[in-house]
Amino acid sequence: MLTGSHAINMDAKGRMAIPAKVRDSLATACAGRLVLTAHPDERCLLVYPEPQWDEVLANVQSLPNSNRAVRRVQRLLMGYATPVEMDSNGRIPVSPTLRSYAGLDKKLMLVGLGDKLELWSEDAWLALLDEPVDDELPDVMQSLSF
Amino acid sequence: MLTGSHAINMDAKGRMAIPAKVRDSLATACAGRLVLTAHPDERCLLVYPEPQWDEVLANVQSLPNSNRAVRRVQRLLMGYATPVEMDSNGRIPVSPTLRSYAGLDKKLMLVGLGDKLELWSEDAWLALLDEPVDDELPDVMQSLSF
DNA sequence: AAAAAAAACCACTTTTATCCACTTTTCTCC
DNA sequence: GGAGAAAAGTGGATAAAAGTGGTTTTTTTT
Repeated sequence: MLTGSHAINMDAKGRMAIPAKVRDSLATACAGRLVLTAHPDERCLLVYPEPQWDEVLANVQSLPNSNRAVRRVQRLLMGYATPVEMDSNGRIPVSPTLRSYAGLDKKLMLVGLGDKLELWSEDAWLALLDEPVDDELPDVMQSLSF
Repeated sequence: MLTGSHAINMDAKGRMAIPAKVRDSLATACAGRLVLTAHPDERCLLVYPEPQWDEVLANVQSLPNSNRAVRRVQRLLMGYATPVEMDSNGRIPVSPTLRSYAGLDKKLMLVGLGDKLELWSEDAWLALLDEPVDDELPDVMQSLSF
């Protein structure tokens, strides 16, 4: 289970170190084999263990691409998908294209979301936290207590 | 049953000592295994005994994440969830990201709320006490006497 | 074939975890 | 109510792990 948020720095070569705790979870989930791609709804990246990505990919590919919104999602998810592997120090490279999409520079936030992770620029993440929520809540959530 | 509020100091390394009385309750509730996470509606932290957290997690994970408000709650609850264990002196470490979210520095308030605890910076807690409540009360609460 | 880019490797610095010792508070018994 | 003892809380030291930066080698491209 991938949870927790981690502040990370990206170095000048575009490498970022996966925090040791996350690394441990990933070792069991996918032997360190990851896929990075673009989040279709937000300017952040998605980090999938390879098996989870394979499922997502299968679903996305099977969508009817006569629909414009579908084509957009396919372009982003499939078009940005990049397999990566960790080096001997537990770091992965983030390509310039991906960095550009999510506006990543030095300071990053890596956020565990159960079966996957999201990678944000720190600025974008902090902005998200302060953002007011004006969407109507689904019924299932009205009754949620935590 | 977790009740009562406790003023606590966090040391320079980000460790905080769980008060002995709370520690006793937690020992029976979860053998000292806790999960810290962000409160989605307030800038404070939630402290769950692990079994209670598992229930919340199951509910949150099953929400439909096509909704923006749902994604936000998932990002906060799951994204900040961090399992911690007490050291030999009954202290737990609070990670920099969690401290930052709740604005925790030295002086903290730990508040028992039945099945879980809330952790506030003392300043934020005192501000909350002075805050006027202008929300309309849900029906179930209209009839509550105390 | 040369240059540039990417990957692998190596060494150092910083952080984190664990353990131990001391101080302060609280309870108990006189 | 006070003294002593025990428990709780606090601070610090040390060892291990994690993170960071740089260098070299390999591959790819022009």
